[in-house]
Amino acid sequence: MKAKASTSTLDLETLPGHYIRRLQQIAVSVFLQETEPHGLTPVQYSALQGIANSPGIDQRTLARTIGFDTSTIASVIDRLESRVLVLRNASPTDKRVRLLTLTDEGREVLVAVVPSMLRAQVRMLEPLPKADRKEFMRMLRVLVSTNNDRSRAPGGAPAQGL
Amino acid sequence: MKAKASTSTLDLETLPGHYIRRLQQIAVSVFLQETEPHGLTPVQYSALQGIANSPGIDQRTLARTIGFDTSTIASVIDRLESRVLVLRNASPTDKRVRLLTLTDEGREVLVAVVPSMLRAQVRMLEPLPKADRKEFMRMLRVLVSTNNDRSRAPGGAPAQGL
DNA sequence: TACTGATCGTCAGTATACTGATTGTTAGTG
DNA sequence: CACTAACAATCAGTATACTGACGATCAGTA
Repeated sequence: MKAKASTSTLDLETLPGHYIRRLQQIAVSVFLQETEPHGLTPVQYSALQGIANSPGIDQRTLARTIGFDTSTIASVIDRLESRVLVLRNASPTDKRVRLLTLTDEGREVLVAVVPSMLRAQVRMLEPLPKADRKEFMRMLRVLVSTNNDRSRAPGGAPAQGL
Repeated sequence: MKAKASTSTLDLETLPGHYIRRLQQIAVSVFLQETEPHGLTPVQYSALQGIANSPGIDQRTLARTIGFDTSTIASVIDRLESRVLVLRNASPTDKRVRLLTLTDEGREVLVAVVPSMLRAQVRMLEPLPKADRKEFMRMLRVLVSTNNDRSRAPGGAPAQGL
């Protein structure tokens, strides 16, 4: 048979995956543009905010909370630690665990970056009319929460309402 | 002043960027699950399909067509070339340019992977009711096309209607 | 023809993400 | 107490993505 391999032309523009990838590229780019003076990536911001929301959180719980892979978060924390934004202390009760807290500088950077971060969030959805933005977010939430466990980093039950 | 650094708790669940990143993670994961026997990543599939749509395309045009960074596409093509799915030939008229075509095997892999790729696309949007899926795709298109030039890999004017 | 500017591909460096394996530690069981 | 399960963190390897720089080449022009 050999499938004749007719290799039909297939328009990538019809594929959700293509657009999702492009939108992620754009979202990161907009974030970096807006927050540029602070030198934080989206992922680093998420980590800082997650630690601020739950001081003393361990890496694993943080990873689950913000949807990171546990094998990725180590290097993210490494970079934040080397900039002295985050402290990584051994837990007194469990030698396996390392507890994360923000330094004073970490708190300052976080407070300073939030306004530009929020501007970036607005810009990402700006091309949509206002009513559509809510709808889009609602659908995003449905898609992510339903498929949560399909990626290696399931954004599981957060620590306390985060 | 010192901004008091009150580090307010800020729920990541309200941020579009957070959900976009999670959805991209999920989309990749679903794609890899469905197409697993073929050993292609989403990006590699896009490249194959792009070449199939415009045989003899050069790397730069391909990159623009499918929204890759030109500095990324080289390694993607490298991998496809080492699997003998793609040929990279010097252009006879311009020594700078390298023209891309599929091998027979590349065409076969592409034809073979398409059904599972399409299943993955369906699964990505499956949590939404049918009517919403169209709406979601429409909004995605608006967001991406409007912000197209905001990422380094603007999905510019494609070769021929791709 | 010699020069200039643009273009194509590539590379080095950095940052996410994932798979799968490993080390060290803890908790539960016989 | 010894043994085993599970768990936290890390690591090696691979694949996208981006920044900024580079060499080779081409096109237009003086």
